[in-house]
Amino acid sequence: MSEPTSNFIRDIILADNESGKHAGRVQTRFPPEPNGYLHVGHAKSITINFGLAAEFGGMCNLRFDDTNPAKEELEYVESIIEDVKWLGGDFGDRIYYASDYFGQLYDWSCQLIRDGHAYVCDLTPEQVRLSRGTLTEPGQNSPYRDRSIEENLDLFTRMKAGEFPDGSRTLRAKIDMASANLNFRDPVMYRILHAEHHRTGNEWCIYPMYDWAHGQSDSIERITHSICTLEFEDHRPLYDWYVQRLGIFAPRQIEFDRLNLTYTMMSKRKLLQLVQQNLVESWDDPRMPTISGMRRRGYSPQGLRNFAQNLGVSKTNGTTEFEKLEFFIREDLNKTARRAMAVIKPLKLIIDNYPEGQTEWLDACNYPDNETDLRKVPFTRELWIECDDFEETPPKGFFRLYPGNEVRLRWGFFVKCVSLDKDADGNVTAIHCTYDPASRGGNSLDGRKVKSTIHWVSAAHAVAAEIRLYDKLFTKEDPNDVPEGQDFTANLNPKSLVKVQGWLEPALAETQPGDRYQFERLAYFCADKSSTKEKLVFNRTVELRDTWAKEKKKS
RNA sequence: UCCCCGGUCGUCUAAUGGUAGGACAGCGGACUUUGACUCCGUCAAUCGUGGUUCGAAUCCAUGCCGGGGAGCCA
Repeated sequence: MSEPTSNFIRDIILADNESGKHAGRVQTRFPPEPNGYLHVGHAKSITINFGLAAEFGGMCNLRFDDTNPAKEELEYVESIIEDVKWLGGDFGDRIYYASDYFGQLYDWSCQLIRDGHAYVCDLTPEQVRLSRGTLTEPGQNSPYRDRSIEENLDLFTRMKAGEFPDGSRTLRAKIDMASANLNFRDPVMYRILHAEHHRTGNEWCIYPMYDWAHGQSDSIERITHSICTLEFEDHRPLYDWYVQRLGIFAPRQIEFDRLNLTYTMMSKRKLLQLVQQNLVESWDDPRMPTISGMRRRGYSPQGLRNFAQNLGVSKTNGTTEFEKLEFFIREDLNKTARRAMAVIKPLKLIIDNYPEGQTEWLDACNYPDNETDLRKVPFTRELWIECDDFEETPPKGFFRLYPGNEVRLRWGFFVKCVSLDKDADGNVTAIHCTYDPASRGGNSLDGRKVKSTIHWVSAAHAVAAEIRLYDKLFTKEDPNDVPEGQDFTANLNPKSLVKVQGWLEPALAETQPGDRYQFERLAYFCADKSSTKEKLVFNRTVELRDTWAKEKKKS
């Protein structure tokens, strides 16, 4: 497992503990908006927030940033809770919602109005945009900026009471329309939205904006370190401004770089588009970069955590190679997944000198380097082997099966290829071998060696299964790199899912959804949630490293 | 054009004024009843220019490059 590497956020906490700022208390939070499923980028945030809390003996809350009823749904809340739990985030019973604080937020708004720091503005959205100025020019004060406190209080009360239509008025903070930081140009605190909220129902028709809700929520929960992504850097001064005007507990916002992965798209809006346009099956389609998709595909929580841990934390905008994710998934699965044999591109192998009708049950190890945990595999005269393990005319360096060559059948016998059956077009339809009965279990009596061991399944005992071979969802490192006028869907990989029928050793018939295996010499697989005893379905999680395939590619 | 942030091996990341290190990827080898795993070796970086200093990836200045910012989204 990888050591957590030093990073600037840990340094800040260390320094705070040193100075006694919070008496050594560390409280973080993971604050998703329930407007989509969590993705691997969130896994990084979860690892940082829960990890730091755990490391310093603190706690991390799960808090839903549910301030926009138009986009948020209960389904997302439920999936997020499940995903955070699955990843190992320990939030105990600390599930909070920004909507829990709507009442407090409202009271604090009145306080800011009374202190002359906020006002009700009657400008339309369009007028607000026009008067905000530009990146280089200052904005203009709203004509409603200098209303009396009494009028503001009255109007705001009536906004809350539902007297005004959507978009007709806002509550804005009175700061500085000329600020170079656009967030200071009298930001909107409340907008009128006659929409049903998934938790508060129709209790509210005014909803707080992110900037007004987030820092205050942090403060209420006495968050010491409020860790978010880089795009909120410009918001920090506003975050601090609200907390200071209110005179409440002041958390510190710290920004880090969000995760970018090659061949992956992390925008929730675009992931939603994939789902809605049926370009993938669902949010948990195994090709999706969502936590639920990765879970369904067979990624393990530990593997994901190790990956996130190894990522490090910084403020550099970069893109991590997808191969790194795959490395940590393989690394964990190698330690935890049971081994089994399966053939996904079958080729018939007939052992001419093996008695017809005979079956031997051979011992096979379930895990490498463990000779006590065994299962039985049936061996018969006719087997399925992998197509790629045979070549009629072997390329240089090929030491699997070819005419005249002897290989080992894993856990079985040595077999030597003696002849081939071909169809009218000259395609090989079956391979004939002879076997050495003395090599039972996989070792010759006379000490002769073979260069290759291949996997196999007894044809008479083989269990059929649907095998879903997944590849990258996008063909380009940057899925958003498209010609003018096209969108990222142009880069969708048409071969991201290939379904084939495979043959499994009979022990696999009992597989339950979610079970992970390494089908030896092929890849890691995970039984899909739809898999049943009647119809087994396996998802390819991640392929094994294949130096032979790489070698072949070179020539 | 204005504000904020950032630039270290191909990629990600350490070094907090004192030997530029690790991981992934690549390459080579050893081992192997998985061409897997493991192990060993190897390639490879401080954006440019000035300055401060005995000494600079680190501090200062400046230039260049990249990211973010003008939602009643988060």
